[in-house]
Amino acid sequence: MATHRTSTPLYRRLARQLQERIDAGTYTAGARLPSEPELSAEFDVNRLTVRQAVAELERAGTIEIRRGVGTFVRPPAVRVSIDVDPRSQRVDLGSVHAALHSRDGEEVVAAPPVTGSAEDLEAAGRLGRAPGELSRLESVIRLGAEVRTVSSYWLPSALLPPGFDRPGLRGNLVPELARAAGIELEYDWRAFGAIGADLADAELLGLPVGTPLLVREGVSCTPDGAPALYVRRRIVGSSARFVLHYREHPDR
Amino acid sequence: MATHRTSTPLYRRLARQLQERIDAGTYTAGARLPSEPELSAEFDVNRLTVRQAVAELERAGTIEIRRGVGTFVRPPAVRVSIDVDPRSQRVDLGSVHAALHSRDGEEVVAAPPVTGSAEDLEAAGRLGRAPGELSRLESVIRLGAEVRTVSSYWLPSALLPPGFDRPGLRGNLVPELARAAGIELEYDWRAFGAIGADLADAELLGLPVGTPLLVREGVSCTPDGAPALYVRRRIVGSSARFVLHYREHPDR
DNA sequence: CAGTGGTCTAGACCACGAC
DNA sequence: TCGTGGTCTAGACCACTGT
Repeated sequence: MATHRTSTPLYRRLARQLQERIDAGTYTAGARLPSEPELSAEFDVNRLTVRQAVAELERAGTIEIRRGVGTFVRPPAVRVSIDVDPRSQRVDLGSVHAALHSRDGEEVVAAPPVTGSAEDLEAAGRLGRAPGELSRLESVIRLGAEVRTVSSYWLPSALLPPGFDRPGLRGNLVPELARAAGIELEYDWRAFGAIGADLADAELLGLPVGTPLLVREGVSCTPDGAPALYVRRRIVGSSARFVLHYREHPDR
Repeated sequence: MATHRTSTPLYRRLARQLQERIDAGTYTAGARLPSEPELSAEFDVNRLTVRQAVAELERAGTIEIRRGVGTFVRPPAVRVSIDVDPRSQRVDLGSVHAALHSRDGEEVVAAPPVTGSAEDLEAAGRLGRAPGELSRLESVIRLGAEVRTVSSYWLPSALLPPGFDRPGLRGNLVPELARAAGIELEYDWRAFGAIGADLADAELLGLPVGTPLLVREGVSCTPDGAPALYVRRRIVGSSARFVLHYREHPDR
């Protein structure tokens, strides 16, 4: 197997073979794959080549690698479904939180200064403000013990109640912030996208760089239409999805 | 630099240093990074270690590697924004297509048999049918010359008009299918998630395995509420996002 | 053609988890 | 302590791109 007449790289053909075994049930969900030295011997390839194949399957989401233990076939992902009523115009104070929060809720981890970074400029543009008028908060939301969501908030500094920029603060950030600031918030718009975890998010989430994240971002405004908050959440893709129901009596 | 007293691996520290240079503007958007041998010499590490660092930054989306040419700092992603009216209950025949389609539109690439695979079973469950009653279509949507969306459709075989399972068929699949079948389709529900490209999708998209994809899936039904179509689209995360507007007069 | 990134090997040592 | 995956090196050759 060490030679290759085709142009498909060895590690990819190995990955395909392993994927076929998983699809065929040779390795069932939850089962341990042969160790790297074993695969290396079986297919007569270098261990590094095995690792390339295995790394691809992990990025594809079909296996999970546990250091010091082994690599295992991933069972189908169980995602938390968060319902969004597409006709409601009001912020549902807690729909996201109810589904994603652990008992400890959201935790502020930092309040970095708003400089002129690309992120800051984009946020400023969304809010129709100058970067200098804004404050920024970073928070994490845990599911059980693990961080599953990282959020960034930008808002006019005048609307940031004292103490909310203190790292370690816990609670349901948006509703508590609105209450403390004495304002009402409603959705202006929300958008969904997907990106890979960058170095900073990967560290916060304890996951590999490039892990697929669902991005949900948007602007909330006060009832008179003034933009008051830009939020950008990155949610681990394998742990949640957002569902919009369009019929009065959902079938399932 | 070759020794490390900290537990942070060498390649990750290298990745951070490169990221810092990009953030600081030492390497500006579009600029070429030093070649792998050059970085290897500058930091006095093996070329494979350089490659690990560079691969991480590519997965993080901050650089782009072009074989035979060099590695370049990615300019900020330009995503197509697809507007979704959250109050409309009707399928907007073409909103997605208008934004994502090239002149050639969507192209059927396969009509694989519906076996008992995990995907098939999930689709059958969503439609409230047995897998044996269903047909399946696979299609791609190009943006320019490149595939940017892969879609899978499941529908009762009785609703599949003759000829629609012919690979190479081009057009606006869903509306043309509805017309040919003589039915009206409206949204039942839609969901957003994020996953990494698996081996098959990566090949169709011509992108690395694990590339973040935005998943938009859902069931459409006939006006009487009977589920008629389950669709699951995988859209390259860097090329599109879905926007929901909640106010009558969007600010931007 | 020269230079770039892509693949593959052989071998070494380390960090982690379970026993 | 052992077996697992994680990191790092040195060196070789290949495939692609632009000139």
